[in-house]
Amino acid sequence: MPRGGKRAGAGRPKGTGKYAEPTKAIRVPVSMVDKILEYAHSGGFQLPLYGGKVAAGCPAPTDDYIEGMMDLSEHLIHDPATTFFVRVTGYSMLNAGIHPDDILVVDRDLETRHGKIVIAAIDGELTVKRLYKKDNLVRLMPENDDFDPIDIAPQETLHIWGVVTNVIHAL
Amino acid sequence: MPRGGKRAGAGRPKGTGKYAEPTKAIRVPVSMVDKILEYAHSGGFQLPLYGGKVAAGCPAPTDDYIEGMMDLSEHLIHDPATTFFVRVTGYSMLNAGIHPDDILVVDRDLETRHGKIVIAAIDGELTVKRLYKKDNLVRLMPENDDFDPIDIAPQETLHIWGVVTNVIHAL
DNA sequence: CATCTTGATAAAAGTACATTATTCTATTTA
DNA sequence: TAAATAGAATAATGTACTTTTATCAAGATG
Repeated sequence: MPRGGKRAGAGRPKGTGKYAEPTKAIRVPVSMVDKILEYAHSGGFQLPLYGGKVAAGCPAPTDDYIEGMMDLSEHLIHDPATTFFVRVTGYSMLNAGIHPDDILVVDRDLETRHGKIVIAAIDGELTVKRLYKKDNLVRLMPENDDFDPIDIAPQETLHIWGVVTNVIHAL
Repeated sequence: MPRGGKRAGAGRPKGTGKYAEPTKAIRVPVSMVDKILEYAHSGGFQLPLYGGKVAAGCPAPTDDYIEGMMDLSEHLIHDPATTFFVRVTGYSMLNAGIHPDDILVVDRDLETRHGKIVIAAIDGELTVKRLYKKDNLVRLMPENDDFDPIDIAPQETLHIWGVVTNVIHAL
């Protein structure tokens, strides 16, 4: 004689799977399977972001004071197609908080306006400087008194690769 | 009568798919399908990293001078399980290049040694300071002359959340 | 003889299905 | 009557199968 039977709540409950939600089969490149599973399992590299306030004496990070979850790539990269990284060499932008070996996040589709920090190709070198563009004068301004501004003559073409949006500095 | 026929090179050529390589069907959470497809399609958020040298007069980023491809999350996050972010408030670490609203990448499994920059919970606030730990003295040192060191008395317990590994500064 | 058409072949992509895992309850057992 | 057990229900999972897409070459067309 039958046991169990049709009734509300019978069967394996929803959300008891690995991801606690329905899944879908998708096709991805073989070489990325492991990375993607890790990506999916860690919720898209979303990590907690904490603000200033926590309970007095709170010994370790807890969910209670999370400001939100954040994915670095998502936060820093507006458009992957127009973004690239540059490794800093030299000390010419030290006063702007840009140190040697820092990684710069650069977007080549942002408007290269006066006052923006830009990546320019000059004499076979990539250089990071603040762009000065006023009164028909174009200059690349270092932010370190040990360096001199670079004047761009009107007939010269200045090759600007993009505008720096973020500086990543290792401690 | 048959056309085409069995022969070397017949059929759809390998590598003509979206990813130019064999694929595999995997199962992922429905809510992440779009993000994962974007992730897979962009090659895992890998973007080009440029070093210092390029050809003179090179007007825009090209593959020729790429130092390598880099994924920010992969580069900055050693272990997702022990890493979190903190938004900076205040100016006490200005001389270490840490500004208000910067994002700090913090690892709570790194050893909290003398000289490291750490996140500590003091009086209900998260604070970033350089750890001084010598001769049985424990201090949290600001790097800004306008602020005073914080002495931790021997009987007090200092709640250190983790060690700062990177500073992300928006321009 | 050059071009177009059509069928054969094989990779790529999406999806349905069989399998596995988990929970619930009726029945059996002590 | 309480505990143990087996059967049924249903979600989760992985993969096999079907459908789609792309290319090649034999034959048809002009």
